[in-house]
Amino acid sequence: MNKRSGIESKKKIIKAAMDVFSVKGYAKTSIREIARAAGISVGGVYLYFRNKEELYKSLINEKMRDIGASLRLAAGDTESPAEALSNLLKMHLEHALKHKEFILVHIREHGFAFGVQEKRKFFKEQRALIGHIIQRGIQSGAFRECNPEDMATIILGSLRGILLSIALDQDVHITPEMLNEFIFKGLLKTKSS
Amino acid sequence: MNKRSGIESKKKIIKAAMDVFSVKGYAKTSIREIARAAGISVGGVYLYFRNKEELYKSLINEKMRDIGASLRLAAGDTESPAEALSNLLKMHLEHALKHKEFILVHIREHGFAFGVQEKRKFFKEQRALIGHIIQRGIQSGAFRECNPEDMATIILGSLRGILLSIALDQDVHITPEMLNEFIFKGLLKTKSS
DNA sequence: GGTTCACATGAACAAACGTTCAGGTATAGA
DNA sequence: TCTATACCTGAACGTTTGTTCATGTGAACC
Repeated sequence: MNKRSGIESKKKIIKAAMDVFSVKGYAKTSIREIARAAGISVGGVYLYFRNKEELYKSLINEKMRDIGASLRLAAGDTESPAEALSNLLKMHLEHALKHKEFILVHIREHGFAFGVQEKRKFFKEQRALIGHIIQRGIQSGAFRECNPEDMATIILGSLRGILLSIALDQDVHITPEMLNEFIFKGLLKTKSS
Repeated sequence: MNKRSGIESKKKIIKAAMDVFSVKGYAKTSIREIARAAGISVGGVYLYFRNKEELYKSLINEKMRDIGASLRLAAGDTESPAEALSNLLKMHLEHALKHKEFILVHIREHGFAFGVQEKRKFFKEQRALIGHIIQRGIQSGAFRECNPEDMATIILGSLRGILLSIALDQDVHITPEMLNEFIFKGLLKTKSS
C-alpha cells in the first residue's frame, strides 16, 4: 500500500500463509484470511500466485530446499559416524524449534495433498543420509550390528514423532543431549556400567 | 432403506465417515460424501448426529476409548517392567496396523480441531503409563538411570512418529522386535558384546 | 383398514469458498 | 504535467458447503 514493492508483498503473503496454514490446515484456510493476515487485498494474492495450490506448494518447496541443504551440511562435515549422526539430530531439533509452523504444515498435509513426491523425496534423502552414517558406524565398529536401512527408518520415524511433539505440545522440552542418549544408548542398563 | 434399522445405519455412517475422513481430512470431507459412502441420504446423517463436528468427535472418542482400554490392559498384566513396556509397544504397533485410518485422522487433526482435550488426555495417560513402567524398571535395576518423565516423553514421541510412518508410508515394515531392539538397546555397541 | 411412529429422502437455503476482472493509484521517466 | 507501468483493490460470479424441513415410506399396533 505504502511501499509499493512487489517483492515485499510477496514475502508478506508467504509469511502470512505459513502462519495461517500451520494453525488451520490447508483446507480450512481461506485466501481471504491469508490476504487479511498479510495486509493485502484478496486480488493481490493472485498477482503473485496463480492459485491456492501453487501458493502452498511454493511455500513447502522453498522451506524444504533450505532445511534439506543445511541438514546435508550438518551430516557431512565430520569423520566420526557417531558425531555425524549427533550433529544431524541436533540440527533437526534446532530446525523444529525454529520452524514449528513448517513442521505442522508439512506433517499435517503429508501424503494427502499436493507436493507428495517432493515430500517423499525429502524423506527418502534423509533416510539415505542416516542409513549411510549408520553403515559407516557399523563398519568402524562404533555401532552394533543391524540392518542400516531398517535402523534408518526407525530413527527417522522416531525423529518425526519427536519433532511433531515439539511442534504440537507446547510443554515438551527435549534437548539434543536427551535425544542422543536415547538413540545411542537405549533404555537398558549396559553390562559395563 | 430395506432394513429400516437405525443402529445399522448409524454404524454404516460411522464406518463411512472414518474411511473418508482418513483419506481427505476433516475439512475436505463433505457430509454429502459420507452419506454417499454410507449408502444413506444427506438428511439421514442428521438423524444420528447433530452436525459434522459431533460426528467427528464421537468417532474419535469411541476409538480412543477402545484402544486406550486395551493398551492399559497390555501394560498391566505382567511384573517385569521390560516385558510390560515391550507388550505395550507391541500392542501399539498392532493397533497402528489394524486402524491405520484412525491414526491418520487422529494425528492429522491433533491440536487443531475439536476434541483437543480428549486427545491430550489420551496422550497424558499414555505418558504416565510409560513413565510408571520406566520408574519401576530403574528401581529394579533393569533400566539405566534417567528421568522417567523425560524418557517417557521421548519414547512416546518416537512411537508417535513410527506409528505415523506405518500409517503413511505403505512400504514401511517395522516389527515389534525391531522396535524393541531400538528402544532398549540403542545404536551403540555395548562394551560387553 | 386405519393410525402411529421411527426411519428416510433430497430439494432448498444461507454462508463461505476460490477465482476473476474492471477499475484505481502511486511512482518513474519523458 | 503527462504518460506508461507496476502494483493493488474489492465487488461480483459460480460452486460447494453444512444444515433444515416438508414430505414420504414401511412395519407394528389397534
